[in-house]
Amino acid sequence: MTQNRKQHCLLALRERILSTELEPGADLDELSLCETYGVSRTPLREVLQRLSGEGLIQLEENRGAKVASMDVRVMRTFFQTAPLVYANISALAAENWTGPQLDTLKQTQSAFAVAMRRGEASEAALLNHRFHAEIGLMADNAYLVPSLNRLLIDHTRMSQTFYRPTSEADRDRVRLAIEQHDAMIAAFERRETALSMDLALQHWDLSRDQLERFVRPGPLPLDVHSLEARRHAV
Amino acid sequence: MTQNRKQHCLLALRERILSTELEPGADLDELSLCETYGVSRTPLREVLQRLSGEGLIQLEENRGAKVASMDVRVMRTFFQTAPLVYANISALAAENWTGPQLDTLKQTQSAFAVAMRRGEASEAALLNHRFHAEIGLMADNAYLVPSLNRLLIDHTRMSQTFYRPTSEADRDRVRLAIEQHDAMIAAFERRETALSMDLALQHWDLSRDQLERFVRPGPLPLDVHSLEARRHAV
DNA sequence: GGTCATGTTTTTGTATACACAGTGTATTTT
DNA sequence: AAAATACACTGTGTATACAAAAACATGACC
Repeated sequence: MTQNRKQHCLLALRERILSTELEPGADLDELSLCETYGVSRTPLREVLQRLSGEGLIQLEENRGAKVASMDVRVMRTFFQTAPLVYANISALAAENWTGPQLDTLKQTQSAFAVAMRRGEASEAALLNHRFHAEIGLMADNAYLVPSLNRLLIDHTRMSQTFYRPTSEADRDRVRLAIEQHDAMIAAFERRETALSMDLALQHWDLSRDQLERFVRPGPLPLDVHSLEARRHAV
Repeated sequence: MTQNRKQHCLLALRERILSTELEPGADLDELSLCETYGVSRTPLREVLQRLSGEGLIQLEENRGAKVASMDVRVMRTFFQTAPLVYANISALAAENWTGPQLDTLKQTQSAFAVAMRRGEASEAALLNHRFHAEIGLMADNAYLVPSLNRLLIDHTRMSQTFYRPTSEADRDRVRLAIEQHDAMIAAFERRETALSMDLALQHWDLSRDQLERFVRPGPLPLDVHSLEARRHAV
């Protein structure tokens, strides 16, 4: 039980960071976190060390911890790197998955679909994260998986809005994402390496369009008509 | 100074693991490490957490730490993954290096060449490690660099014998490795992305031949002649 | 009014004591 | 003699007290 508190603290902080409830760059105070999770500073600090190792937070000497930032400079490298890693991980997953892993993946996928139908946005985002992290486990490549996990951290944080679709077009995109997940599972099941790779890239394309809208949001809704109206008003 | 002891402990353990002075799979005892480095258990455990995050050691609940193992199953993925990551990191380094980084790289390279000439094998191995880690920094890609670092850990541990050449052919290979480093520096300097990628792959080819000899050592020196001799003796 | 110095408060880093889990061994019981 | 249980020992996990560093506020001086 005493061990569970530390574990719970780790999992909870991970979720809070991934859901951007704890925003990028936010300062983390050791004492208040200790109170929140009912652990003393020693185990809490070990949790922070671990989160730092995963790239979720940044530790600075004598200056405490803060949630890993997401500056624009790094985002460039995100878009540059993601397709390479996603495609290769997907291919490796098709080659190396084991039975239990595929079952787990299917479960995660249906939980994800359910959360999406119910409009539970942050739950859906976390389950999508888990879906792709599980593909990482299936890939079974100790060298490449750390990169995947780094990418997923920022991917999940950026795509928070994706799972809160407002327009019908947005809803279509979410439906497509779910279909793509199903297609990937089917490709894995048949060990179709090349197809798995291709599907990963398609999935990425969909995601990228959405993410770029997040990074570089569209213009304010001031269209030609309203501009005309303003000119006449002046 | 008190802070330095922890830092020193971290660096020392890293080196001891990379040089395989601490062999893969070796158990690490907290108390004896505390004595060795003159730190108490709290900071030592933070060091261990960090090393675990870097993939140098593995922590198990209630069962302490052991040096990350290097089983044959994982080695397969090593050879599968290394060229992909090395080539891309090299290309990114050529694109993104900054002045100070290139200077540091040149310094490391000359230190490496000196160590090699003097026959300081483990020093050379560590400097080679640093050389490639610095290329990682130049690549400036927070997502891909963790993969590079994981690869470098096992690469350095496997190539310990490489820097202790016994035959003239081995010495030639080492000389070639040093020349390849110089060529890479030159390519970076001119921002020749494609060439940098190509040189990284050439460097990998050289390394791979050497490493495969480590993983799958040649047959024992029992050739046809000695076999014949044995037959006649019986 | 702004800047620098100094004392106070807050926060982080370290040591140590204690609690708990896992392992091995010895003694008892069958 | 073999098996089982209790006990001691070793080593890990946690809490807390103390030391050190950074941040902050107050006041003096230019």
